[in-house]
Amino acid sequence: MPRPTRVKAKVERAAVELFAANGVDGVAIGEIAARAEVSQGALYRHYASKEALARTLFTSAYQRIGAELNEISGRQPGFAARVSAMVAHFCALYDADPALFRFLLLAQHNFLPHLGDAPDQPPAVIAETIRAAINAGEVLPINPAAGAAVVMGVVLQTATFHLYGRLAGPLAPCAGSLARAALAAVKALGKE
Amino acid sequence: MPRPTRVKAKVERAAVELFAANGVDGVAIGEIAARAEVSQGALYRHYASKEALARTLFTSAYQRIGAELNEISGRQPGFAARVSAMVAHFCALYDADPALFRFLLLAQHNFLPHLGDAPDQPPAVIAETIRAAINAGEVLPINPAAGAAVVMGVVLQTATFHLYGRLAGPLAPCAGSLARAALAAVKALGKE
Amino acid sequence: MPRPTRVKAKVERAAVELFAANGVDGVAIGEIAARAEVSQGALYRHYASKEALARTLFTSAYQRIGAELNEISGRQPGFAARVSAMVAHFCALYDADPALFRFLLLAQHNFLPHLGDAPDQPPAVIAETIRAAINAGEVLPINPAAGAAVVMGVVLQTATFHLYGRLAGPLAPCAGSLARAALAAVKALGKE
Amino acid sequence: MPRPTRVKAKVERAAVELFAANGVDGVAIGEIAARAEVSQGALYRHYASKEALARTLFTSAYQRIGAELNEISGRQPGFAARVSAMVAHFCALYDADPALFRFLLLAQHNFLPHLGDAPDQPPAVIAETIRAAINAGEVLPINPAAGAAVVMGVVLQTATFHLYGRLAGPLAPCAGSLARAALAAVKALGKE
DNA sequence: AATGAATGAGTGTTCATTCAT
DNA sequence: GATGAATGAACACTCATTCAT
Repeated sequence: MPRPTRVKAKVERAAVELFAANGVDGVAIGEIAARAEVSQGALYRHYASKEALARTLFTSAYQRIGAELNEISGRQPGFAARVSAMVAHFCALYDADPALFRFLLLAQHNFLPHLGDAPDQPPAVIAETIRAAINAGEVLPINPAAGAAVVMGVVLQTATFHLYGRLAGPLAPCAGSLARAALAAVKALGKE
Repeated sequence: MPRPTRVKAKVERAAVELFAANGVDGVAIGEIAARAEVSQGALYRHYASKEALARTLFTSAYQRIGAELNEISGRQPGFAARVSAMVAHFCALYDADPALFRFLLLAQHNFLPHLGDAPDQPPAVIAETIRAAINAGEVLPINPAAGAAVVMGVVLQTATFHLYGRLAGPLAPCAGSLARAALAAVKALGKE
Repeated sequence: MPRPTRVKAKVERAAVELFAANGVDGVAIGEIAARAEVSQGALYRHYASKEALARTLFTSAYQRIGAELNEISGRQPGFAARVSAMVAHFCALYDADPALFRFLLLAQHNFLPHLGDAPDQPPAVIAETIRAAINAGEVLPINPAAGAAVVMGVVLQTATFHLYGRLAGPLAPCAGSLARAALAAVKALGKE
Repeated sequence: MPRPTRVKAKVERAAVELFAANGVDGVAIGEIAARAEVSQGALYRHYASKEALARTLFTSAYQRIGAELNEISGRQPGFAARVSAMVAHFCALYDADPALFRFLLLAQHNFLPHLGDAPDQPPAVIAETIRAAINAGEVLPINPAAGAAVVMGVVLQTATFHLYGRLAGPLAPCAGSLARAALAAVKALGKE
């Protein structure tokens, strides 16, 4: 079935770009169909509703990133290397597809409230990495979720500044400093 | 003008709460009017459109916070104290009005792209604080905007985790650790 | 409030005529609005949905007719007079507003299944009249509902034949024969 | 042609049941195809459109019943026997296939207006029986169509009451009383 | 100045029908 | 002949905005 695949892929690409540019509510289903060169009706063969399309896009990207982080983190020897690799991955993702990144940042407020907790979500993966580091004595005891928040905050807010023009150039070259910043922030959280 | 003020205040409160809960596009003007106990028509005497209402709410809160940060930062002697005070202020704002905070976090993607740069915006205020610290030799030379990003990231992502259930309890007690984390992150940015 | 009344009245007239001519599903909300010289949106101030409009039209006419039959029947001295008066009323209703009659005949299949039993519905009113006649010894003991069915059948099927061209001319002149037929049918039901 | 026949039979059965339950407009072609275990496309090989399917179902059942009534009526010696046999046939049809009966009752309003007059339609068959009885002096002179209306009304409204819960149990046992009622009604029509 | 009914353009969604495979 | 994905027109319904009262 070569067609359906192309349809889904084209729709998803069009939807991510338009959602990123205008927000989920700012995009009409007809615009997505037009950009994907597909009829409106065809879209409903693959997604039950516009909301389901957006949710699927969000959730699958969110969990795919979580899985990638998990795999990347697992490949590294110690906490510093793990954080560095994960931060670098975020930077690479942003550079490769800023539209998807912006979509994830804005759509999180629609979908995170209704998304149950799962171990393959980025925050959980990072928190788990921190938990392991605490157990290994590499990090002082802290709430792993709080640690995950500062790691993600360092990189996501940097991406946000980039999106809205406060920073320029690709993110990958900054991956090293961001990793150091994230690492230092996590370690500082537990002091005193 | 005692009346209009009360009307505006009630409308703004209602709008912030509803926007925070449902997103700007998820709220009908009639719902705001109903919650504010005002007629729909009256609302248009104060705001030209729903979008203007949302933008006004966002922009005024955004710039008010910037001004507060500026004042707070200016009162503190050194860089560490300044960052601590600003982080503590963010925490206090979140605890005092999580709805407003959530509104700002989600509406930034609507309004930041069309908001010019101004020195009274939080990123600019924090960047300016960092610039001063660099000049004073308290921080290694870095891009001040990048430093502002990690400071804001530490606190805003923590607030986001709180909003979506990954962290619990008020933020104020965490202000100290968050400040240390933010400070450490900024200092680490410039290493190497 | 002179306006809303006019709006509702105009909408109801337009809806009955269009529904009678094309069936409920054969009429677009815009056609009703256009014929009523009202905007589509205004229609939704008075009826929650197209289905609610149709149901309201059906139910209110159905129960109004039931109430009229009840009043008319109560005014007559004996069973024969009561049936005659009710049959004559049906004929008068048909002649006065064939569109409403056709609407009721076709829409009954949509709404009767979901309409609870109530004493002010035509079948119940006629059945009650028959029950009283049985108690008074004017009619042999039969199931009152079965009696109501033949009375209504005589007149409604005659109306149906009229609607679809098998009978012509006003129904009122036939009221006498129809009443005799209905009466004879009810009495024959109980024989043997 | 063993296959097409089976396909048509399955489609017709599915369509009658769904149309009876939800009305013609309340059923999607895909639902019929699914229930008949046939593809949507295959359906269009046998019927030009959904409307053509519904019309075919209606018209063929309507005329088949007319033909059956004609045959049944012709076999009986006098008017009373003929009416009794026809009424009994209606009752048997209802008991055998209430879904088809309901479909005919509701779909008549769609299709009778566009169905030309033909001698094999139930009203024409019954009217012809009445005309013969008038000629034989068994019934006073009346409009045969008016007589057919009361005969059909007695039985169809009884079936309608049954469909919507006002009467219970099979109709066949009532065939005798219904026939007496129909006969009495026809005779009474001509009195005075 | 306030009200809230009216407007009407815009939206998501459905579904009868077609047609490439 | 059969399939079911694709089409696209049509629809019910919403809602920001206006304006007569």
